[in-house]
Amino acid sequence: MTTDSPAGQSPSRSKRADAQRNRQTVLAAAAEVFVTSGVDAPIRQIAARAGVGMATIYRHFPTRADLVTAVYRHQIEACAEAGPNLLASADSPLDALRQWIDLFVDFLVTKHGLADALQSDHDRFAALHAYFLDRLLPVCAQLLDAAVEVGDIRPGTQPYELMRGIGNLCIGRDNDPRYEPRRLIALLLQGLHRPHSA
Amino acid sequence: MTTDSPAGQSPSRSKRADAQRNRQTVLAAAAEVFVTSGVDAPIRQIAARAGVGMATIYRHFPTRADLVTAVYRHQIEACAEAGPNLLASADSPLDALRQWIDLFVDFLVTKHGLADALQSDHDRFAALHAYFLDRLLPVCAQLLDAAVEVGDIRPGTQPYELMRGIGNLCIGRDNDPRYEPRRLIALLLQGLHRPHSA
DNA sequence: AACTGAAGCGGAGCGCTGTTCCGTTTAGTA
DNA sequence: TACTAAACGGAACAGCGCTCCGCTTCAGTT
Repeated sequence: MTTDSPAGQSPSRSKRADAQRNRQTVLAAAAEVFVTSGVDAPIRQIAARAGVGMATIYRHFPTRADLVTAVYRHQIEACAEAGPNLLASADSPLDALRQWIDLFVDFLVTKHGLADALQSDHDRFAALHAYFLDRLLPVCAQLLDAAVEVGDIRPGTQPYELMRGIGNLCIGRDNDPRYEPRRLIALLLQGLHRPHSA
Repeated sequence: MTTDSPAGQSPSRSKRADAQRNRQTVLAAAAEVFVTSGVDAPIRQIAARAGVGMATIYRHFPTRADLVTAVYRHQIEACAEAGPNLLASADSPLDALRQWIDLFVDFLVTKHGLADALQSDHDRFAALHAYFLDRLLPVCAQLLDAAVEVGDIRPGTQPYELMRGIGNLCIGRDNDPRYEPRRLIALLLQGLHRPHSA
């Protein structure tokens, strides 16, 4: 990929050095705050942590989605890039899909409130939602197609619906032993599955 | 059931007539506002619609969850009571479960933002969450058990997990043609299903 | 019917958010 | 060093939840 194309992120398009420094400072602070207070943490808190004014954050990241996107960009990329690799290394396309979904779920559940924000605060996080889709949807589609191709799963499932469903299942308070998203996702995949002899 | 036991609701425990009248006025106003602005509508808006002060609402419904619970109480009850009936009238326990889930989903998706609130704003809506569980979990468990009993579905699925999963799948902007919760829920049930010959 | 205590009421007020605006500071250039 | 435009900080405004308190109205009593 190029150093940057969608939403503003790389250190490229900026003249002054202090601005770039501040950008990094804010990113680091946001990453820390997100861990403890979730992606809905008050801007003031992030600004304080970074030692900058609020306007500085808004200047670099006009919407909250831009900030969140920038913070998690690398991990989303990694997830996207893992798709093809898994397809090559796994025993079967279905296995690759399973492992990839596992990665995706890992990412979501370790980010306090990310899944919630993605679907519940749809409007405010529209840009983030779009970025997720841009990067991950094609990967999911590729895995899905491959699994259909070899007859592992039934055709007809839309990648968008599947991804959003998985995302939705990851919503909710963490650490509730009575609710384990992976169990339901496994059930979903089970429903997708079609024995070779059918 | 008794006229009231959990959170304050019936017109019983109040001496003054105007208080009871206001309670009903607020309930009606809230119901209307919820339709257009969702269950997260500003209290001020509901108060304005009802022609009362905000404190009146807080006095009758200390938490937002209490208000939402009161507004939807009848429908939740209806859903709960439908369970046993379906079990008696449907072709099979699995069919009963399917139809009941359909009712539940109907209820959720027609209430703008209800599913979102239930899981995302878990803390603020804790009381509502609890009420849902109290009334619907036993019903779901009964249907699930019956279906397992006759061998329609595999054992081991926890009612809580299933209900919450279904609720989660119903989260999100309505009217997105690319995402239809029922399709995924059907997939989930498919995964639960066990052919008679297994 | 008039009286009265308390139940009930309304909305101003506080605290916490997001977001903007503008006077001030600072980096880069000449 | 002087200058200019980019970048900055935080005060300020708006919208929200929730509470507090002085005022109103009901219901029972005489």
